[in-house]
Amino acid sequence: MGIVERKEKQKTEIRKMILDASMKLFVEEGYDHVTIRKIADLIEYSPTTVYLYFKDKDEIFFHLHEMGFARFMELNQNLVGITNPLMRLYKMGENYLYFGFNHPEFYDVMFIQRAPMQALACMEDGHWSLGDNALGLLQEVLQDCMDKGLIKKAPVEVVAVSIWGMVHGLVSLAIRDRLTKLVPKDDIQKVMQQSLNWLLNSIDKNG
Amino acid sequence: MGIVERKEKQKTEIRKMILDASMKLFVEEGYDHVTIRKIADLIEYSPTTVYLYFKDKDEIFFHLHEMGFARFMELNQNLVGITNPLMRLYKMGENYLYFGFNHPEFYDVMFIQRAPMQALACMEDGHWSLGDNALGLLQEVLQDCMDKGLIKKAPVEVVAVSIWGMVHGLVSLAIRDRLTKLVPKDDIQKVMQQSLNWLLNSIDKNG
DNA sequence: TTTGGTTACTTAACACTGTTAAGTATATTT
DNA sequence: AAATATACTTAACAGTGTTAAGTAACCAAA
Repeated sequence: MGIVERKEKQKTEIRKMILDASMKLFVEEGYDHVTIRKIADLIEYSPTTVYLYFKDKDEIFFHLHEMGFARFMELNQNLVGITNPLMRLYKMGENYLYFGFNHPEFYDVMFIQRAPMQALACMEDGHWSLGDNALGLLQEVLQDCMDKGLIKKAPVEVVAVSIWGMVHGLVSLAIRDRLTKLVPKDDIQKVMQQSLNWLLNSIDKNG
Repeated sequence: MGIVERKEKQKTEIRKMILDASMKLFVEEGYDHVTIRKIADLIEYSPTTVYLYFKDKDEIFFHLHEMGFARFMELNQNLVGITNPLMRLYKMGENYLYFGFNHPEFYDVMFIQRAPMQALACMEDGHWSLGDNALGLLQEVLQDCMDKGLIKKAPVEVVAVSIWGMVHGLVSLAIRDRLTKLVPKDDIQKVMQQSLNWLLNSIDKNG
């Protein structure tokens, strides 16, 4: 079945071309400028061809959302070697704030835009594994902190959601321009850092 | 100048009609369904007439955003009489979570959508007084808590942004469907409440 | 009272958007 | 060689925000 294989390969190649083009538009021009027609122009096919490879635009955004998570995971490589769970927790928070503030478009599609979640809802296994795994990592490190008596004991799910809530809140307020009027733009990253410090200090047993 | 006055009055009347129509569409059909043509249909004028009263669509969303703040202020009437600053702080958080979760469309335009802020940026006094005042109230109550030795001392701006960040983070994760896969929908409000409890307990001196 | 100009509004269009029905070649199979 | 399946395109639908140009109605001065 060499012919069938070659055809399959071609199909995934065009799929890749579409995603690459979407990505290019996304990082260079932003979310709003990713349009089916522009994607089609870039890959030199007609707009309708895109629909032969993806159900709709939301499905493309779902893949951009996945690529965002991949980038975030890359950044988190700097966690290896940090064995102290409290240090690790701190670095995780720092990474999150850094990523969100410096890659606002990716952050947007990962945690704010509705499109990727709508695509997910239309899928067979509608499970948000990426977000789920990320939260799982946070819960692990928190459990570790509690086990070693570094932070006050509390239900991990609650603490995890609270901390995630805070860092997400800070990033999303920042990138949707709700802080720029209150905090000079150059200070925002500093303020977010201070917030993280304050929170982790508040729960530190030896704080 | 009776004529001029009457004309002015008519002008503000049509402005009000436009905003009322926008509001109706907004609450009944949601953000995406507020279109210039639908507004025009409702007030029985042509679409272009809308542009004689508002610069663009963003400016209309800015007013919807303002109306959202007005509703939120109404809800906060239940704060009068709560003199204990820690109780007050708790109730403020509870109100915020309640409002966000039960009026997701308003919350969206107040704290997530870019449109109102873009309109604000194009205005003479580009100051976000509504958000500013709201944060001011939070800072006041926090200062009060610190003065009375109810919570650990820390820079109020930092603590205020942190708490706002957390409640905003929880609400926006919830209404943009990032929690629905992790937490059963009926439990989300409970989890948010628990997060708030956890945070305020963590900073409570007598906790 | 007639002319001229302002004001309020509309028509028609531009340049887009996501999406789909129907048509056309090309390639594969019978 | 004829029939079928594959891959792609053309043309269109139904919408979007926005603007240039045109039209009636009203108001003030000649």
